[in-house]
Amino acid sequence: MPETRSRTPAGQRILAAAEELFYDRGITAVGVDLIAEHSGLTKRTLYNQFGSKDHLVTAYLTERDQRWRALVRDTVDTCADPVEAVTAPFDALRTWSRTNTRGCAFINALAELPDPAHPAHRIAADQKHWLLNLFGELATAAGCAQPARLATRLLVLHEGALATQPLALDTLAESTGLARSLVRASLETGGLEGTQR
Amino acid sequence: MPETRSRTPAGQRILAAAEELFYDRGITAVGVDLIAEHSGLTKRTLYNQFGSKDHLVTAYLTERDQRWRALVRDTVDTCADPVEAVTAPFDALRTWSRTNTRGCAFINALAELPDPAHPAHRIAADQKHWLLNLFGELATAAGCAQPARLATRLLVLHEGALATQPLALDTLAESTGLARSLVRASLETGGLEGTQR
DNA sequence: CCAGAAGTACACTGATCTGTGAACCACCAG
DNA sequence: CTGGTGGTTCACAGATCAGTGTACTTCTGG
Repeated sequence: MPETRSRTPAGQRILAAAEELFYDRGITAVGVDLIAEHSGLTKRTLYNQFGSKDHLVTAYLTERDQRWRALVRDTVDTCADPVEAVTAPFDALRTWSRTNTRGCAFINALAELPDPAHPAHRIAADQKHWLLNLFGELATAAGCAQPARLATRLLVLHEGALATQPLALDTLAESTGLARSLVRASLETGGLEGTQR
Repeated sequence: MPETRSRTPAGQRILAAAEELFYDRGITAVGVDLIAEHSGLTKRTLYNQFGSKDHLVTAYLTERDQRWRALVRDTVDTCADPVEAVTAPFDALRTWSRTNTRGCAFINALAELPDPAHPAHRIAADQKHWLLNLFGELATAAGCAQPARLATRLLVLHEGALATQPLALDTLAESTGLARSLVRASLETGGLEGTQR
């Protein structure tokens, strides 16, 4: 399989062009000829490297997922305070949003690729579960009450801010503030209103 | 313009088929021939009624928006208690989700139609602003503190539950619970942790 | 020097896509 | 009876799509 081989320089350039075009214009709307043209390489090289458009789409999502996870990990790691670390993914999202203004690439990909058997569905589900687990681990490490429930709520806030991003409502600041409030509340003794029911 | 004329029975059937196919399989992935075939009408009639695929897409989103708003309005109106009414849109979302499992049709449409000049962008933005304003009005009517801020937070929770729906994480129950907690907290005296900062 | 890998140039297939033209039919109101 | 509206049938144009075949070049490691 071509996608398991280490990427050649030409393959990397094609993948970079594909990432930009797929994210900005949508997967179905972007043809392989356009990707080849934007990358400065030929369509033949694209097919020699990736085998098919579907494989290129999968590589695009995989690469993007790795870049995003690295950013989140880095942002979390720079937090000395374990309480601040719980909401660090929201800070990472702020950084990420400066250069990615078309919402979540994975939600967008699922919108265009309805077939549940497509690898994109597994990649997207894995990513969200990864973030959910990360929230859970961070909440546990910070000593939050009911870390699993808190993690789910933080995930909803995160995805909500991401989903409403293309609408220019500036929901990120509000959801980050609410996330911090939830973490703070979960550290206080007894079941507050955020934890009951 | 054909889209302003009152719809003929054939036009309604075509629009119904388009709604189902566009939502389930994506807009770009569905061709006009497929819509004609599923509706039992001809492609010629489709073009006589709607003029172009773009107009049909716009009609699809408009119709869907109206159906959804009617459901939300009805759900809100059946609430005797003004406090319960604030989170009624979350109950409407639960009903809606039973037959619409592919996330938000408008977010999905924006993913496929990157051109900001496309009417879909206006329709989607209008819908989210409508919900935001509705949350604000309901919060004010219920006597919540800082209704505008609460409305934004409720919108984020709503969209977060909707965005994560295709991932089968059952985030709707959790976000609904959190929404109720926020409303409850905003009714108690003094600035709680959910309102400060 | 040579073999193989990577990339180019370019023509091409077959399928699918949106959209049109034109003749035709059925029905209903005036 | 007649004209118009709504719908059908079917062929077709023109563009674009994913993907292939083949011969050529260029570079590098042994």
